[in-house]
Amino acid sequence: MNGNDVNKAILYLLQQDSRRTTTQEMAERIGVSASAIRTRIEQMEDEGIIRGYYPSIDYDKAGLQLHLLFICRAPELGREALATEARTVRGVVGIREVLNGSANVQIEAVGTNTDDVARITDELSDLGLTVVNSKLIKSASVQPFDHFGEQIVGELDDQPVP
Amino acid sequence: MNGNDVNKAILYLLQQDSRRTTTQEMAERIGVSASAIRTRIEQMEDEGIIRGYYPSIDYDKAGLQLHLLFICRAPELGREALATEARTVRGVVGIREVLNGSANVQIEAVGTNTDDVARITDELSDLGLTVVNSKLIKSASVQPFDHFGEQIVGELDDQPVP
DNA sequence: GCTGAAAGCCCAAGGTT
DNA sequence: AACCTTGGGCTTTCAGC
Repeated sequence: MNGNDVNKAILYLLQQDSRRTTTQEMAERIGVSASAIRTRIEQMEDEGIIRGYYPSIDYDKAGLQLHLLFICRAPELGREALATEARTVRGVVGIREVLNGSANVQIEAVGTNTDDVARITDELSDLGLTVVNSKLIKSASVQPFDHFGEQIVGELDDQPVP
Repeated sequence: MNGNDVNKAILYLLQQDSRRTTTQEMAERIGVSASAIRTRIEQMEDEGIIRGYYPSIDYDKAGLQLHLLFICRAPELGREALATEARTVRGVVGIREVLNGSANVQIEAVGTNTDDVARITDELSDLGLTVVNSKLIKSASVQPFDHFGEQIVGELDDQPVP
């Protein structure tokens, strides 16, 4: 098993529960020491592979019943900057830059009432984004990419303890 | 400050770094004891407000250079079930059910080569989803909804220590 | 990769509104 | 009754070697 496999296995385990999975737990399941795990995690954080750790929040249950998708068009020039600025709009929870098609930016946002919707639309327009369409999201889930190191961890779990 | 405010402040702090922010740290910044924080986090987990904790991964840097958005149509009846089943397709990292419009499901997926793309398209079709369109995603970021309890934590930080 | 000091977590009992 | 705090025992992390 090479280092890359260890990294994949770490990512796999972190995706199960990034808050409570301890380095020690990972060490036991992957078959290296806990400090090795720590070092590798730091490396991946430094390289930008791991960008941070977030709770997955059910916005509806948290009192933000309005979940919206704004389909937008941004000028080719400066699109990237726009996407970055859109992050600062209160309520925005996701941004995707799409390559082909004229609707090249998708903004996902949450709010409590129609005033929020109006405000977000206005602020996006002010930034220079043309809101082509907006849709209500019924449910959304971020699915961890569990297949990263599944087989690696799996194999190890199947091995008898020496 | 009521309990709901404490919860919002907790969510705010968890969104900064859900892996390393300790209950004690939160306790100090919010102004209650660490065990109170723990209890409230457990409550929110039980109620489903907090669904889990995930690392944000830069798929490109992690070696998954293909990031795709599949715009799909699902029959009204059984759409929810389809969305759930789509989670099991290898490479799928996000699912959104959209309310209005005929393209009522968006699937976000990652892969390494065109074979992956073909496979994912096939598997989605097999499930009963009609892939209306697919787009390349240039960049995507999940933006924590930082405005949850920002002002609450902020106010407290400004207060002089008694 | 290991080890000791420091910090965090959990639990149970007790206090306050 | 619900909620919070305190204190003790155990586990985890971190930094230097």
